[in-house]
Amino acid sequence: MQRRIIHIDMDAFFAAVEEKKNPALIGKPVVIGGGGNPNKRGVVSTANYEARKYGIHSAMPLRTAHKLCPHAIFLPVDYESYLQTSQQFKAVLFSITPVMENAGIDEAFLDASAVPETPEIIADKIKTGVKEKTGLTCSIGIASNKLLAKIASDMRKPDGLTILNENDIEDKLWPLPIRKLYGIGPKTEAHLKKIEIETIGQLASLTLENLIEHFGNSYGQYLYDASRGIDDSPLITHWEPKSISRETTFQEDVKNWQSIARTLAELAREVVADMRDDGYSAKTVTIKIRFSDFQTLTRAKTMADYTNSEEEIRKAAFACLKRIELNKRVRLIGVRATNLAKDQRQ
DNA sequence: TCTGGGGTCCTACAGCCA
DNA sequence: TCTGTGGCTGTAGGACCC
Repeated sequence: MQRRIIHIDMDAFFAAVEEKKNPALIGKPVVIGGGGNPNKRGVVSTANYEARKYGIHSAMPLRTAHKLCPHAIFLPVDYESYLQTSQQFKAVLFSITPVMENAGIDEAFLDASAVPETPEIIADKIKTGVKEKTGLTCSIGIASNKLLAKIASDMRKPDGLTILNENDIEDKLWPLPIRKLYGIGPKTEAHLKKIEIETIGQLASLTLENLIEHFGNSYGQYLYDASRGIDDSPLITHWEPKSISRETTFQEDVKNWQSIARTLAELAREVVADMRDDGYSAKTVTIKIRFSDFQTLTRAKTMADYTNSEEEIRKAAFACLKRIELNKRVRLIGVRATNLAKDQRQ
């Protein structure tokens, strides 16, 4: 049976929440990221549409954004308030149908196959409800699967609605650049461009054998299906974490072992606090070190038993640290707990 | 000169064991 | 007893997502 999947994406979410908190920001370029200081290390989380006119976009270093638009307003990420607004927005979606997948703080999928109204009426209900509860706008994509619904929601922004049907694949999917396909990042884009594949349609012209040759079995098959708009993946309505981690980038690269050790101990403490808050123990601890030249190493240690003891996690992290030669300045350090088990509690 | 933080999934390889 | 094979687990790294 044909499914009806809806993807909802909040427009410039972090910036929109900030503008709602402080309407004086409306109409001015606003950039949210890091600690809100454009002279320090950090990247752009969200830029509002005014700031985007200057070429500022997500993941851009704050210092670069500052150069592009020195008079932009730079704000720190206020995760708590975005989370609050996110919960209001998700509650509206949940009232349409409980078959909902969270896809980050500012987006979600709904499976509305069993909802009797037309797609247009459902979309209108969502937009009106979200506007009422949060004061914000969202863009909506509707299609027969998650892959197409997500591409659709990106086609008209902000405050858009796009419905993609099976027979729109050739006209609307195939002319798009490959980068618009979920799962194609900068590396795969570069690889495909080298073999003169620039659009999703051109990607769809490659044989399965050809794609597997270039990208391996699993990813080759994925690209073959995705370029044809095929996606049978179900909505994930319940989710358990597979890892809990903390990492930090130093404001300036460090050589001093003591400050690296102090930071590692602090990160281990934070990871344990998060594990305990969420009721998990872990069996494997992995540390990550990134040097000033961006070389990144990981070292892992699996313990005999599951634990949420701060001492044991810290000891495992330090055992990993011992195995790395610190002969360059360190830019970033991180601690990750994996191999998780839910604690038995009543 | 610049490149965050918190995640997931995949691949390749090595060691162990039946 | 030796050799080969295949599954499983742990480790390391890479690509991608929001």
